[in-house]
Amino acid sequence: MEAAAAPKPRSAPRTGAAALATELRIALMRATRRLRAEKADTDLSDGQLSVIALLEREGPKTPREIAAYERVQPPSMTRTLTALLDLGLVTRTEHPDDRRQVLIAVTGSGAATVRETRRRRDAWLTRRLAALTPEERDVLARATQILRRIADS
Amino acid sequence: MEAAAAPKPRSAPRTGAAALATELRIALMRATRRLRAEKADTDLSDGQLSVIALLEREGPKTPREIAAYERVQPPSMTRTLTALLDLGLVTRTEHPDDRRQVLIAVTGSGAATVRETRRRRDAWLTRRLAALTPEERDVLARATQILRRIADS
DNA sequence: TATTGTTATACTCTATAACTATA
DNA sequence: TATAGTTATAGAGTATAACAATA
Repeated sequence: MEAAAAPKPRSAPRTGAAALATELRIALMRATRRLRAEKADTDLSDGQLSVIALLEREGPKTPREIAAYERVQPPSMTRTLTALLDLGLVTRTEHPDDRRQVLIAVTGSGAATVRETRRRRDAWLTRRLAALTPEERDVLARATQILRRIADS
Repeated sequence: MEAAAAPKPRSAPRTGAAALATELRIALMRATRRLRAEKADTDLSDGQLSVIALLEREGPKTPREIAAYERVQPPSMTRTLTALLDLGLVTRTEHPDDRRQVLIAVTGSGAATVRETRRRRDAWLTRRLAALTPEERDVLARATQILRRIADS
């Protein structure tokens, strides 16, 4: 970090929750972004990876369900699923009850990619954590529990 | 579900840094996902807001410095800066020593936008943080600094 | 008529390569 | 030659609107 002098020394800075929210949000976004860069040796995008991870975790779903979970519109999911189908990472079968719908399921190859990516991300983060002091790791461990509660609220 | 078991020497499977890595990774991803869902209504993109927030925080910088900080390529930053210039949120002046370079600085309007957008955009997280104890907020504040270092490594 | 999924089309963000102007 | 910034161009991801098939 270079020594860049702030133009306006904040005399009475925002304190408490509001100030922390900004800093924490940026840190979370940035750390997650860096973590996402660690993935299996594939050309899969975040969205594609997220989809097969969801299917590997929860089983087959319809495109609309997947789109809702991923918070994108159905046409966007169509595009993502087409790419995954071409890569052989998911399959597309008729819905047994409703012929308008289709069921998307992860393949063995897709599931393997998911597991490999998890392994790499854990490995990357483990290396970083190992370089910290025990006190710092303790801070992160406690922060983990707090973040979990916040995310579930 | 367990983390992907690596065939590597993981003699101490779920202790110390490795165990924390898995839990922290999940917590980070989940919290970030939840945070993105609460994205406030602003005309500025994530990248644009991040740039003026950086300039408001650390003072004028060259496009290349900003690009490096934001981890994008210079042409991408040119586009972002052009948009911010058109919006009157930043200024563009000659570098005093090197005429190849330019200095980008946030305007009063830009700084006001940063503060206002922070307030609205962080509302969700601020409410969650306000519900924590001071000790818990302190943990998150310290975790923020650690996460920043990790993300930059 | 309503719903599921897709296609058509456009916009945003990012990237690489090439160009200019300075050093 | 090397560096800073920009322009030209392309690719990926997302969105809305319109369409086909089915309920």
